[in-house]
Amino acid sequence: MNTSPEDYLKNIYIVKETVGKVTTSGLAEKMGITAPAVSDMISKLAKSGHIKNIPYKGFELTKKGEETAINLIRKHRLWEVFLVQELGYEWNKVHDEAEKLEHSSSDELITKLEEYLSFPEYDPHGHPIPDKQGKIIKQKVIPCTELEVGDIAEIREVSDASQEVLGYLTKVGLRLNVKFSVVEKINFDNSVQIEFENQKIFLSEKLAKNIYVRKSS
Amino acid sequence: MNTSPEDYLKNIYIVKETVGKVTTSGLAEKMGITAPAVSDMISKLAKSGHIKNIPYKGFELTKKGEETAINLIRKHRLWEVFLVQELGYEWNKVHDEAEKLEHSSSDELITKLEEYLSFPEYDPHGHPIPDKQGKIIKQKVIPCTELEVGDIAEIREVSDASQEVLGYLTKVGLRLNVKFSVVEKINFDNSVQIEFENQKIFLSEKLAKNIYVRKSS
DNA sequence: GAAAGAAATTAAGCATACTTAAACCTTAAT
DNA sequence: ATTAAGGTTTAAGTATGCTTAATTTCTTTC
Repeated sequence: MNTSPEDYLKNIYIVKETVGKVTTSGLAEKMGITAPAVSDMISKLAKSGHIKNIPYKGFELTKKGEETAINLIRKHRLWEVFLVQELGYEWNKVHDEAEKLEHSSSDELITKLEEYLSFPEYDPHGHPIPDKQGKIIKQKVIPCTELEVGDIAEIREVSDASQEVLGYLTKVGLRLNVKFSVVEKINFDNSVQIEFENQKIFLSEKLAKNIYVRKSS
Repeated sequence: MNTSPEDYLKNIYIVKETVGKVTTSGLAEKMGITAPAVSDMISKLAKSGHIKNIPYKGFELTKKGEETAINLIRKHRLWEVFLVQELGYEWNKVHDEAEKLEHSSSDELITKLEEYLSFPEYDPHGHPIPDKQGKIIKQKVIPCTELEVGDIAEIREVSDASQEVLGYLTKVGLRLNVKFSVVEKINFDNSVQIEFENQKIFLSEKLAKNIYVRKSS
């Protein structure tokens, strides 16, 4: 399954956002390809002015590269909204579908789709949708793992990459905007126990890392 | 711009429908590529069982190939309906957009889209939409060029390939379901003059060939 | 500050959908 | 029936996004 140059830019942007640092091997793992493939594409994208690259030292998106990345993210998220809101998809099934559609839709189509959907601000996983000019309003959120016992928090965002995580959240009743309190925290394995709607739930580290919240008190 | 194997199947199906006969060079021209490229892909598709091929003699779709072709056409036409009906596209702008989307949507997505659109029977150009089982109800239509003076006919289908043709039709007020009569026929250049809604219009051969009608008396 | 280990890059090669140029059938005309 | 013309296929080579293997560079450790 061949990836497009655009896809690299998008993933660089996202890894930078979520992990903080982008490396050749990190990107390779995220994209399910090998490091040399990444290295190769990085230098191509450097030539075309989308990336600033210093071999062996690191790379980052240029303004141009970031614009392309954000435009693709915009397409992805708007399609996700359409799939969930209009076609009735479950939130854990839309990622892959949107991944394909984003590459097959013109800017004009997306403009029309955005209007059709009444200019949604967030995608089904709580991620903000960049506007036509590439402006994106980032929420201030922290992963569940950073909460302390007694904290009360509200779910604002969930990572959309893993179907299993999303499926599990749905199963136990966790959705966006759910408010919960931290009952227990086990530093040993970084898991947390939370309470919401009169039930207690264990979140493993893997799960907790994918849930982003805003403390509400 | 690389074409997928599926696209060949679709184009074979369509050329067979509209022209009657499919040749290597004919397909190449339709697809905007060279004959060797077609020849090459034909033998690959023969190996995979989508096409029955006798070198130098001709080729045709197998049942399997036809199913794939029809499924792609189904996707194309449903997307066209969506673009026109929901997003407000003009009918002469949807072909290229649908051409891309059709390759990026799963069968499941199309099933949901079809329901969302309330199971439309025709696309914006009057082409029938195959159902999930690949069943397609072909209209009995004839090109305008086959009409005689005095005939009254109704527009049932227009070719969607040419933006210019569709744009022109819109400009002069011709749409699907418009009823008209043939005022004059010039056998010399195969053009016809028609009358509808109290105006007279000349249709060149090129135009007339792309308008399919049903005689109504 | 030298050596070992880790990470990144370069090299060589593969698959695929193309291209142009050459070779090959088929057919139609005399 | 032979040949010329035309369409079809094969051959050779290109671009692109990958792979594994080899090499280079960086970083960490002592």
